[in-house]
Amino acid sequence: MVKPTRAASLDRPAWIRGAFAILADDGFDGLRVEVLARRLKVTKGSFYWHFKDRRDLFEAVLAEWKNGRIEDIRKQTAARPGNELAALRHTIDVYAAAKNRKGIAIEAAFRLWARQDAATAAVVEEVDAERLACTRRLFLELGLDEAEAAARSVLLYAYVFGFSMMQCDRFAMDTASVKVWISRQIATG
Amino acid sequence: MVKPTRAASLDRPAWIRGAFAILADDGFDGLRVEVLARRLKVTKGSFYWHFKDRRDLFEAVLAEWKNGRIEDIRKQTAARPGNELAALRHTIDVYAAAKNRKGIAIEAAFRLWARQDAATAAVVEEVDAERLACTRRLFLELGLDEAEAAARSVLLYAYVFGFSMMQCDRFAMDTASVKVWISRQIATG
DNA sequence: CAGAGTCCATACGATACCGTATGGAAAGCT
DNA sequence: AGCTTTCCATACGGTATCGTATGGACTCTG
Repeated sequence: MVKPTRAASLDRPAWIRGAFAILADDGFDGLRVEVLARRLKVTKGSFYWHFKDRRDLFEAVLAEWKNGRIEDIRKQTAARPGNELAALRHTIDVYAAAKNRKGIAIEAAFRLWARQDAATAAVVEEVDAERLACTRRLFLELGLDEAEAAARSVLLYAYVFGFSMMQCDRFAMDTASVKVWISRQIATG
Repeated sequence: MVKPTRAASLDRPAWIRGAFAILADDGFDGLRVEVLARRLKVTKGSFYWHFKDRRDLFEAVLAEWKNGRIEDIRKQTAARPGNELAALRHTIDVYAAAKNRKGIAIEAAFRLWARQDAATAAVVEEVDAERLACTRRLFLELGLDEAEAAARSVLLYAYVFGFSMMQCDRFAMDTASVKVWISRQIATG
């Protein structure tokens, strides 16, 4: 077995990172082997050395996304006992932030792709279930009963997801105070 | 000027209807001139008679979507004085229903496309603004102040949008009662 | 019926992409 | 040094799609 030590060589993670960049900009439609190769300043001869085919890249990207999203929601919802309410509001703030435009596009792209691909649909379901479970746990630890904890976690997730997909620049309102009002409506002290 | 009266001929509306069907199934990626022509049992020679190019079809589809969505939200939120609360809950029920899977895919497809096309982004903004304005009006007529009416309308829209994008089959919960709880949380009597 | 207008089929060149085959340069191993 | 492995470039055949050019069938009109 030989250890690859060459410095400038592209490995699978590098290709996957490039794939995410394209995914965010152009969606799955733009995620093409030759386009990605051009972006990485190599030819597709390199791609087919690291990946069996385009599908192989898709599956790697999907797995990476799944792990990243699950890790992220667990980190964001981590709370020491007694800090559950603050953790909930922190989670709402982070996920409803307008800053992660790229993440939003990727979310939408995966969900559209999931309509045509069962494996992708399964991963999306898994990520959604984990996100709901994480926030529901916080609500339960706040003392809410099962039904209300489930309902609030669904509302929280649907809100942050839906808000990020909205284009409400034209809607006259004080966005900051609206966000605060909603956050308190979902996570009540 | 000659009136076209031929029965079996395809007109622009027929092409646009076909385009929506493909859009719902395969997204913008699948909306190809030749694919659409095959679906309509003609060749693309017909397409290029009715449309200048693919972009022309896109713009027609976009305009049709805009008009349809604005008409729909106005119809769903219509309420005689005194019935505003019922109208709000009706709106939530309708838009959070799982039945319109096709509509959801089209919504997501337009929003992804809007990231790359300014004209599409403008239309999406317009539709979102109209939807928010319709529900805000109902909240205002219920007697809420401007700030709360704006906040509740944003929460309402984000919720129904986000919920429709979620894949929460794996999340153990009583979906029906969760929906009822959320509906009452957003539209309080 | 003759001409004009409508709607569509066919054929074409051009582009973009997929996946494979093959060769070559650079580095490690013996 | 000679051999092997790693990583990538180049070239190729095949497919899908775009937009255009052209002709033909059909319908309406005068």
